[in-house]
Amino acid sequence: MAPKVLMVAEKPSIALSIASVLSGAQMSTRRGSTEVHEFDAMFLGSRAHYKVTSVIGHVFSVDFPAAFQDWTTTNPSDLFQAPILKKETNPKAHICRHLSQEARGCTHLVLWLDCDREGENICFEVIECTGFHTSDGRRIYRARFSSVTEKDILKAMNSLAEPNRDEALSVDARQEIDLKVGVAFTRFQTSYFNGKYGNLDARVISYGPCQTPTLGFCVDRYLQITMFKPEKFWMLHPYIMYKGYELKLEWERSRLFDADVSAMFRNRIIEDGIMKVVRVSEKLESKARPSGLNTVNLLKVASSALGFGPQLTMQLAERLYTQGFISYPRTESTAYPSSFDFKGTLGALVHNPVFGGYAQKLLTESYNKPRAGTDAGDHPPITPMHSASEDSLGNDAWKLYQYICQHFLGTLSPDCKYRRIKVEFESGGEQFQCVGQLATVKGFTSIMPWLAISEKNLPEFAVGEKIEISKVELDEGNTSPPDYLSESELISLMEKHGIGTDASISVHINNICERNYVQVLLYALISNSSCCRLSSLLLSVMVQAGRRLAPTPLGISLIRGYQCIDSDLCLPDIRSFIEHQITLVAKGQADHSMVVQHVLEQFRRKFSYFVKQIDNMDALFEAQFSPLSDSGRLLSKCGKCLRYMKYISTQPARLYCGTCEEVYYVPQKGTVKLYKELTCPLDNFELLLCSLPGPEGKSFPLCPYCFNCPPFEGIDAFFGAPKTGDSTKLGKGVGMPCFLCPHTTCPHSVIAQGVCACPECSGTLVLDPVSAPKWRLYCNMCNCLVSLPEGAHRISTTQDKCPECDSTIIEVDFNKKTTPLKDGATLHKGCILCDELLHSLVEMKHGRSFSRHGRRGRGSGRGRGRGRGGYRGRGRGSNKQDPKMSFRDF
DNA sequence: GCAAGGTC
Repeated sequence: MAPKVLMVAEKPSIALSIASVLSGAQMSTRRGSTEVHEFDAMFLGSRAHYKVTSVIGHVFSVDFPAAFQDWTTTNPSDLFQAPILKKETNPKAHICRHLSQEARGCTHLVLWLDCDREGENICFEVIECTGFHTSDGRRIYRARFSSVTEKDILKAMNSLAEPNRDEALSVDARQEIDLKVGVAFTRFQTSYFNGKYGNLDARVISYGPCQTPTLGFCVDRYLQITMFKPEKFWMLHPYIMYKGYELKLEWERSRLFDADVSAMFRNRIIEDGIMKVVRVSEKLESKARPSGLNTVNLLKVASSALGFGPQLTMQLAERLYTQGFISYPRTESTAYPSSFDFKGTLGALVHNPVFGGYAQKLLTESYNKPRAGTDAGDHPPITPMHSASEDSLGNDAWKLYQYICQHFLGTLSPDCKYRRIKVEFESGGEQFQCVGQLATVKGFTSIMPWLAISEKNLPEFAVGEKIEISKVELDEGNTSPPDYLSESELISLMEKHGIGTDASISVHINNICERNYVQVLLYALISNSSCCRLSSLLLSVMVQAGRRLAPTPLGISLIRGYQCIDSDLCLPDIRSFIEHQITLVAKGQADHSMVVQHVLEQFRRKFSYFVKQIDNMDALFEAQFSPLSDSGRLLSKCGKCLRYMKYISTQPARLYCGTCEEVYYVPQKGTVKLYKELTCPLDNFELLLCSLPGPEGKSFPLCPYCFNCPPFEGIDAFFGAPKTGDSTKLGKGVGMPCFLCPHTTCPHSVIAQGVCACPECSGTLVLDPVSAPKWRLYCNMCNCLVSLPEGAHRISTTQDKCPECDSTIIEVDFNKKTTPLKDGATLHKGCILCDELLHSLVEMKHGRSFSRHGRRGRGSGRGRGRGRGGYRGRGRGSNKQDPKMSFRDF
């Protein structure tokens, strides 16, 4: 039987390329979770049937088991020893099922994942999904390729190897370390500070070995600025008039910090009165054309010249890529493969209305190969693939595309050549100079005009000439602090220190912005280039805004806090330390679990020390933020002390009881207000009415205490919880509103307010108590919405049930003028499913159908009463005093 | 509500 070969790539585009090459473009393609390309060709000397498909990045990601997901009952320090599990990154994509199905009947598996550690790790994810075992006679091969070209693909096919388990394990190690360290610190500091201050305005106060050093760079610069002490300085500038030019000469000493000494030199020059030409030199200089464009450089230019943040830039680039206008935008490489088809790429641009002429000129007058760059073995530099116009792309995407084209054309253009003339003078024993520049070959700067050299003409001087000084200026200045860190500088720092990757740098920067640790300041930039012969469109690219990152009080307090307690925590070395440790695993020099244990133990000690020393960070917060007791407005009464609690509206929204010193989180979306001063029969807390945003937002009552500490077990879907039915995932702000409460006599519970089963899911349709006059039912689990007769004075549930379908009988008090009842009667009782009148008046707003078919009971009896109590609050544990440890000790 | 890494 002919062998069947399954090949798996990291993304659909690579699967397509591989299949095209190996089949000679003679393949059939069918849809699946990802596309599958099939064809027959030779494999290891015999005729074989091929299936080529792909994953979409990692198939799995790590997380904690359900038992460790509850913030209130899990001590963060226990996370270091907690088990972890791998779950599908995107369950909806069904990648695992897809691979398993495609692998059925296959005798050989060839892994075409990207050739880096992450790719090696994904190899083993794929192996797991396919169920291939080396023991069952089926063979597993690893294809190693450095680019997705025909030559490299064929070369890889002829030298199939084995996947590298050590490299894959090093990624497993990083995942576990990042997860445990990040989540432990994040949960601890979030709970600590949000439980103490009311105006942090931060839903989560996160920590991570990439994001925190990223923030650290921004705060470092901020601290430099605040510590800066300006100094006065003086600069001597003599002027001469010569052959019609007025020239301002530069002093060799540049500037002096002493007023008297500067004045003395000034007097000497004035006394001399003559400038003597001592040397005239001319040099031919050159400014090199760029090498290929990689992601980091694209992000930097986009931020400093286009005013686009990294997040936006990557979104735009992704779109340009999927539409076929540019090549793959996530790459470290600045070198093109030797086989790259520059002619073809230029050819693709010749009809472009903006660049066509320039591209044509390069084609006809010959082009230079791009300057050598670095080949990271991933993807070629970012290159235009297709011509596009502004109309077809939209403004922002066009600006980015335009830059990518300009850069590409620049790489193929000649270097810029210019003459640099330096004239040196002497007067009063002091040296001066002036410099002129003249371009001889503009080269790439004619397509990238913002990089052009500034030209300056000088008259011809002869050595020994003496020229009268027309005036002498002594300019006074102040040294000035640096500006806030520009995003472009930050990207350079991250790259230099190995913080993040080409694909994740933008995510880390976006994180520290979204979490309110830094604020983006937009600076207008004016291009100083006026020598552009091309359309003004090109020039306008560079006249946008630059972005700088100013840390917020929260960001500053965090970093200064780490610096007080353990500066390792916010230094970039923390990433290199982890990288160094896992590299030992990747190289097979250390055992995976030993390394993980060792690194986690160090971080556990650091964590423990941090917890003990948190007062030092807290002192900074105290100086900056208001305690909960001073925040918010009085809203509702606490059931324990019967005093009013304060509602704090900044994120995360919560109630604070100053007497009990307790915090109760409320739903984070929508608004809350007091609900008719009604109280919960279980705990005496006053009920709140929460209204979700939007015209069709639900309104529902909730008890603050029950919402945070649900009193009944077995509630199968907490409000706001993921729909995966993971009922133990019960973080703060994810709890039990009254519409999920199975209390049998409380008038607000699902027992009293529930009407019938939801036709869409396993939930219950509940009467919205404040929806008049547009009365409606909504599902307590999904977004199903049913409108009831409009304009009724009152609609309420009764204690009666429909004998036919077990739904709750409702009572409607119609408006006198619009009542559909005979003889102007207004009161009507019935089942909304079985009563013909009522059923004809209800309407399904969201959901497919609404009828008696397929309905169930209203789900009573769910949940069982349980006493209050149990574990509350975060245990601090009884850790021994652990010394702070430095990585450098290991 | 948490990390960082793939990719869409």
